Amino acid sequence: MNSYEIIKSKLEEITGKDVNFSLSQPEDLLHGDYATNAAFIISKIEKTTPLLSAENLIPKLQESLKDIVEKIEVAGPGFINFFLKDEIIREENKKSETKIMTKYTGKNILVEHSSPNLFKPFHIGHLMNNIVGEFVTRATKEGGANVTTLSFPSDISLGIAKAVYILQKDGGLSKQTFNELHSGEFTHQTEVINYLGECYVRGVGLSENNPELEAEIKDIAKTLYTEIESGQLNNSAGYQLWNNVRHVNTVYFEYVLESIGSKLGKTIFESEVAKVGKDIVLKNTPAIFTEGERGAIIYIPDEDRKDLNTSVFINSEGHPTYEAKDIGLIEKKFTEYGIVDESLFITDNEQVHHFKIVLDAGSKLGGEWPDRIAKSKHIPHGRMLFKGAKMSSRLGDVPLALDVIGVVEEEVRERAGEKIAHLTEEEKKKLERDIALSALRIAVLRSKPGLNINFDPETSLSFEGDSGPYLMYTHARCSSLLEKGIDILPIWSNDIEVTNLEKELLHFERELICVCEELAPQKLVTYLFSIAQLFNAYYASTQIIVEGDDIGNAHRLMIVKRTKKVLKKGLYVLGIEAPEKM
RNA sequence: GCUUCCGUGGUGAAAUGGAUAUCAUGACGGUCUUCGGAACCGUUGUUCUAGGUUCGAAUCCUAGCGGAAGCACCA
Repeated sequence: MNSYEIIKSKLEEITGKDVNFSLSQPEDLLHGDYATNAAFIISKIEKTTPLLSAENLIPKLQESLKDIVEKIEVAGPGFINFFLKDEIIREENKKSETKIMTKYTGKNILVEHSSPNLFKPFHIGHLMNNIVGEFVTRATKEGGANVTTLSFPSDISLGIAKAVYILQKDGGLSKQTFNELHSGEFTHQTEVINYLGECYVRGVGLSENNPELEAEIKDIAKTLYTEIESGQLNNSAGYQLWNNVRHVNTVYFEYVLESIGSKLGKTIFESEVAKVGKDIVLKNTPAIFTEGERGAIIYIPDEDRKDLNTSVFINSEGHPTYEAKDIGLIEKKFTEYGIVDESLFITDNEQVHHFKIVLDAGSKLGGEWPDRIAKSKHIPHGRMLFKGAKMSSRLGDVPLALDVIGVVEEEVRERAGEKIAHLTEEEKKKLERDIALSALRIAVLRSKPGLNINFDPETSLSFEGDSGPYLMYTHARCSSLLEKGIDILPIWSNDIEVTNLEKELLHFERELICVCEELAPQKLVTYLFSIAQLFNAYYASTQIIVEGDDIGNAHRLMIVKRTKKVLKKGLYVLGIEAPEKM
């Protein structure tokens, strides 16, 4: 048991089970290492004042905690502050190696994120999604879960049929181009990807008041759905084109993921679940779904669910919409991935409404469905909005992920200049990429997921103060010190006064548990900044390695070592590389 | 119109109902013959409005104002 658990259990013992107090780390170190509000709650039950209750508690607490606590004080309106003994703080920093236990420990978790549209380039929204998704993946893994990651690429829809139509009209891409792309020669890659994206946009913009055109597009959609659903591919021209584009973009998608340091385990294509979803909906019509206008199959939520609205699951053409496909996706997730304890899926917050409807409809399907829905959890993230002139002028309306990273890399290059001149070209490139990604990741993960974030490169992307590079730099600084003291064996000494840095380091494991369970990256970011700040302040005021001071050197290097470890682990969970040098 | 989410210094953010609301940036002023200045120290400045609940409210409730998103055959 660590000090937190000991204090907590003693408090429970003394106050009784029905007192639901909190025990937390005070914001100000002057208020001790832990603080509790127990006196407020007791005073309410006993009808006295918080101060009196607190003073009653203190002698009992002092007696039972005398081994670990230096002093216990009443403060402010009735808080009880605990100040740990120096040797206890040190002892806990020393043995803080163990793996953390969380509610995810031993659980099988599915994490779905970074789902691309296979007919559109990977843009800024996908990047944002990947940053959050990668965090959720690493946080649940860190929390002890057995995590399967997967993406759910969109590859079949009316919009895609429109894109295919445009492509056909343009004469498609030459066979040679596809062959080159298949064989991994990416000379035309950007061009081709941009062209395909352009086709999609042109398709969406097609005139709606042209019945002939509409019929033609519906026909393409029908052919695609039919060939895919039946599994009997006639290999129509449309299908071949569709399949080629799909393949090219899949390769591109994997390439982008790799370049941002992410990887996904499995893929479920939208086209794979279309029929599954459709069949489930049809099987439950008219019990749960009903027939709407023009023969569409719709879902009408209960009257008291004012936040939901009627929506179409199968359209009048007989094709499943996104809603039905998501039902199919849930079916697949829970039948093909063994035992699933929780299924997390990460999307843009525009889809909050959509998933509420899908989950509500799903919960009524009977059998295993209510259980599946209870285990399904939608994690929405916000949008990245641009403010600065710099980004919008260079990137246009919907910036591509790689272009955004490119712009940030340029900033890094400008900034880094001669500092990294000694590195080889390859090392430089990797470092520039890592620094750029760290800046972007911190810009996203410092806020609560779900809110839109304003992305102004002039400020959000600063490389000073609260920023990714600042954390990386601090880590590199630790490495460099340990390198300098390579001949010294770091070891704790009890004769040196405990620093504020050590007091803060003490809370890392508890903080990490909280971050993993609540999937709250902003808490980890805030914590890491406080560690980096305390460390840099310590570094500025204290010489770490002093000629002739063996015990002091060993002790101070131990503090450096622990700091480095905390930074490295924290950065890892956020998806950021911690370099030895930068 | 209905529904949902949001409103914190000039800017971007943090804060299980808890103490004097935290951090960065900006601006201004400092630190350096020291192990990495992408650093450190100081000054400046904040909870949309009006009620309510509470020992205690940025947080919960009500009303208003402001912003964003969603609302039947797109994903």
